Amino acid sequence: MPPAHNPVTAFAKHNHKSCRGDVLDNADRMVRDAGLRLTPVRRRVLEILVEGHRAMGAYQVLERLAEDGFAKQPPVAYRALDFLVEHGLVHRIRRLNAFAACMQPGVAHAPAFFICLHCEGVAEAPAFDVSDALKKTGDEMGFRVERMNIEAVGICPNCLQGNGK
Amino acid sequence: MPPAHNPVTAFAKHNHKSCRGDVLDNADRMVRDAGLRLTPVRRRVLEILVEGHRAMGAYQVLERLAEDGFAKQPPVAYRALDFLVEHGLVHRIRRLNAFAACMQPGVAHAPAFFICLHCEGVAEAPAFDVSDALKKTGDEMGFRVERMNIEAVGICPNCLQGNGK
DNA sequence: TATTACAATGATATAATATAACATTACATA
DNA sequence: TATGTAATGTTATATTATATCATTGTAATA
Repeated sequence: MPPAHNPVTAFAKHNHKSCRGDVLDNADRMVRDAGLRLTPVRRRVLEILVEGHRAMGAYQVLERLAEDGFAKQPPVAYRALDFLVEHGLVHRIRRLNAFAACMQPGVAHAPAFFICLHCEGVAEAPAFDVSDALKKTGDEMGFRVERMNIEAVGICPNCLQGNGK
Repeated sequence: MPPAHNPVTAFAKHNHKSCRGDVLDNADRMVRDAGLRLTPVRRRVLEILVEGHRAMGAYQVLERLAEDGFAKQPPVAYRALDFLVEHGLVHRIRRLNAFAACMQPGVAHAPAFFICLHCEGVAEAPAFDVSDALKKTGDEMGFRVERMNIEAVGICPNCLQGNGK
């Protein structure tokens, strides 16, 4: 089940300024500084996710890529997505088998995701309390945490007020 | 990629007493009290997960079911797994597309999962700090949290000491 | 006990997600 | 230019999950 096609805007307040060019600029800088390459496909995938401003499945991304003349084969999307996830520019939302552009690139990592069961919107929220607690729980058992997936499903503020969808 | 077949024991200390009969007894009781039915397939799936004592993919469970004479069609496993997950007897580990019997049934819910990248073991740990923090983060944005997936990947204590796998 | 309604299962088909593998091309640098 | 590595093209396939509809079981009630 791919995520909804309806243009859900993240319901949480977030920095809209950073949604477009800023995210891309940041990506350019960060990738360059790390000695990596933001190739055309990779950049375009990030753009697609930023423009969509929602969680998208790999095959949805692939469709968009095809419109831009890229080959329409799964590895094209998955490779770019994997690269972007690996370097923190995109988050993978396991619960939805979907991907979303990171809206606080280079700043808040280990975010939490809030997924609305009603409107299917997804909000990324900085959640240092949560990730710190999780790291600490790991520490206590001698587990070295490298990555985290912190996701909640429920009902978003809009839908609770009957404004959803 | 289904989880490893090797018999990984959860690396975290946990209550081994509750691993076998206790979990099943608890399931019987809880399901009866809730006016539900722990049918043969459902009970067998829970047993399989408890015996395996590790995260298993739906198709791995299905194989085991087939050995016991149940039909070898995906819905057979998925229905039973969905039921068990819905009622808190089994946890779904999104990161692995896998399922694991709940080892603290009826007690600690909203656990966190620690997944070792080296030995592929999975440990369920009570993590009230983490889930409370996540709920609180939700509250602050007016989001009503209904379920959570809290997962960490990294290196487990055994593998850090070179004892893994 | 017959009726009825609903829950659960059987069974077939297919959808959706993801990766393997290998050939080819681009890029950086010796 | 030669060489090694990274990235992409391409084909095929693996893995995970669901839709659908027929059938059977279960429990409450007329």
